Amino acid sequence: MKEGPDIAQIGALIGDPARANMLAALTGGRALTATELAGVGGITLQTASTHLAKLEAGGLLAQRKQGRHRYFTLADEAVARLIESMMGFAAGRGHLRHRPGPKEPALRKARICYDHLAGDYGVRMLDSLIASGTIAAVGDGLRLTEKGESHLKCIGIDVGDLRSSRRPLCRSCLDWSERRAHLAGSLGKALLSSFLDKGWARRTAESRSILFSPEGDRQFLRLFPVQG
Amino acid sequence: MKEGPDIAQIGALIGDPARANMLAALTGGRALTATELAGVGGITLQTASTHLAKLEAGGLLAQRKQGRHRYFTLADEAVARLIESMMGFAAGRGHLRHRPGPKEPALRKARICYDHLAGDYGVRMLDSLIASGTIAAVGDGLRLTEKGESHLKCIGIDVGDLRSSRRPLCRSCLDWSERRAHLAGSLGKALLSSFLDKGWARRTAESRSILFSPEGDRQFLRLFPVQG
DNA sequence: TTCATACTTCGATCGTAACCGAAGCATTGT
DNA sequence: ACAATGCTTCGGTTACGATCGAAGTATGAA
Repeated sequence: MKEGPDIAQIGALIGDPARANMLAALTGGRALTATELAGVGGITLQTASTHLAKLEAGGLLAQRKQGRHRYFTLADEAVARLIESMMGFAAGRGHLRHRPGPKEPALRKARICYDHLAGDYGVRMLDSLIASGTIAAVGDGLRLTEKGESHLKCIGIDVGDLRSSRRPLCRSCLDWSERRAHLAGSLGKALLSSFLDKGWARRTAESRSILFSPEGDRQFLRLFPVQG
Repeated sequence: MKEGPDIAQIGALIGDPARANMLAALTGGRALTATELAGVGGITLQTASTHLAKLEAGGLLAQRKQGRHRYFTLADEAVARLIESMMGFAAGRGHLRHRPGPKEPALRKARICYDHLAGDYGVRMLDSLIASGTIAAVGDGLRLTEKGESHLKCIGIDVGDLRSSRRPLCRSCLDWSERRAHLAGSLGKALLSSFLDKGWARRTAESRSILFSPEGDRQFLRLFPVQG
C-alpha cells in the first residue's frame, strides 16, 4: 500500500507559498538572512523563523551563524536541482505566477542556478562544450574528456584544483526555461566564476538574472559557438 | 521577489499523503479506478474523488471514462519523472517507508475484467487478433473484419448471435496491469466463455485471477501467437 | 422498468498549520 | 553598563482543507 520514499513531506514543505518563495530565492545561490527571506516570502520575521526551522528539519536548508545574523542556504546541490526540476515542470503546465514581465526575458537568457550558469546561455555553453569534445555525454551523466581538460586550461580553468573537492566535477541540471540540460557541478561553478571575475558578466542585486556586458557577450559567444 | 514558475501549487498537490500515495501508485504505469486509488490512499471514495479532481485540474492526472469506471493515469511521462525525482530526493534524505510484500503474478497473467479476459493474456489475445487481420483498429475503436468473422466461426464463435445484443461487439478496454488495450465487448465475453467452456481455464473462488490448465495454456498460445 | 455499481456533489465537522503580537534570548556596538 | 539589532519562542486567533455521511448522477445488468 505505502511504497517507496515519502514524497508527501517534501511536497508539503515546498507546497506553502511563503516557503516556495524562499526556496526559489535561495536557488540564486546567495546565502540570505532570515529577515531577507521574510521579505521574500511576504511574511513577518516570526513566521519566517518557523518556516525556516521546518525547512531545515526537513533537510532542505542549511544555516550558518555569523555574528548576529543567520545565513540560510540550500542544503546542497540536490535541493537546487529538485527546485529547478519542479520549476521546469510547473512552467510546462502553465503554472506561471505572473504574466511574463520585463524581467522574464533577462531571466531566460542567463541566470544563476545555485552557483552555475543557467538559461539560454547555460544550455548553449553545455551544447558547445559537448560539440567541441570537451565534455562527453555518458548515458545520463557527463564526463570531462582528456582533451577537454587541456582545453579548459587555455580558458584559465585548472581542473586539478576542482578534483580536490568531493563534489562531482560535471553534472547535468535540467533547465526550467529551456527544458534542456545545462552544466552544474564544480566545473559549472568554476566557469561562471571566471566569467564574473573577468568582468564579462555581473550578478544583479535582487534578481537571479545575470547581465552580460557587451564585451562579455561577444567573448562568451566566441568561446562557445553553436553550429547549425 | 516573485520570479519564475509557481512551484507551490505543484508541491501542495503532492504534499498531501493521500494524494502522494495515489501518485506513487500510478507511477507504476498502470491505470487505476477511483475506488482502487481510494484504497491506496487509505481514504473513502468521496474524499478520493475530490483529490482526483484536484490532481486532474492541476494537470497531474488524466482520466478515461470506460463504462461505469473511470481509469486514472498520470497525465504524461513528465509527471512520472517528477514523482520519480522527488522519490529519489526523499530517499536520499532518509524519508523512507516500508516496502510491501510480493504481488500477485497470477493476477497479472490472466484475470477477468467484468466478463472478458484481461492481463498479459488479454493483451496478447487482442494483439494477435489484430495481427491476423481478424480485428481492425479504427481510430480509438475496434472493428471486426469480414475475414475475421469466418475465422471466428472456425473457433466456434457465431458472431451473428452476438450481433443481436445491443451491446457493442468489439470494444477496447484499458488493462490495469499491462496498461495496454485488451478486447472487451460481447465478443470479448464470448471468447472468454468459450475458454471456460472448453476447460482451458477456470475462475478462482476469491480472486479475479483466471487459471489456465497446462493443456489450455498450450491451446491458447497456439491460437493466439505473437510475432517478434 | 428496477436494481446494482461506480462515481460525484453537497454539507458539515474537525484538525492542523499559517499567522502575528509580544516577550525572551543572543550578539554587537557604544 | 546600556541600547540596538537579529532572531526565536510562546500564546491565541483564524482560515483553509481533509474528511466522511448522505444524497444525487451515470452507466450497466436483469
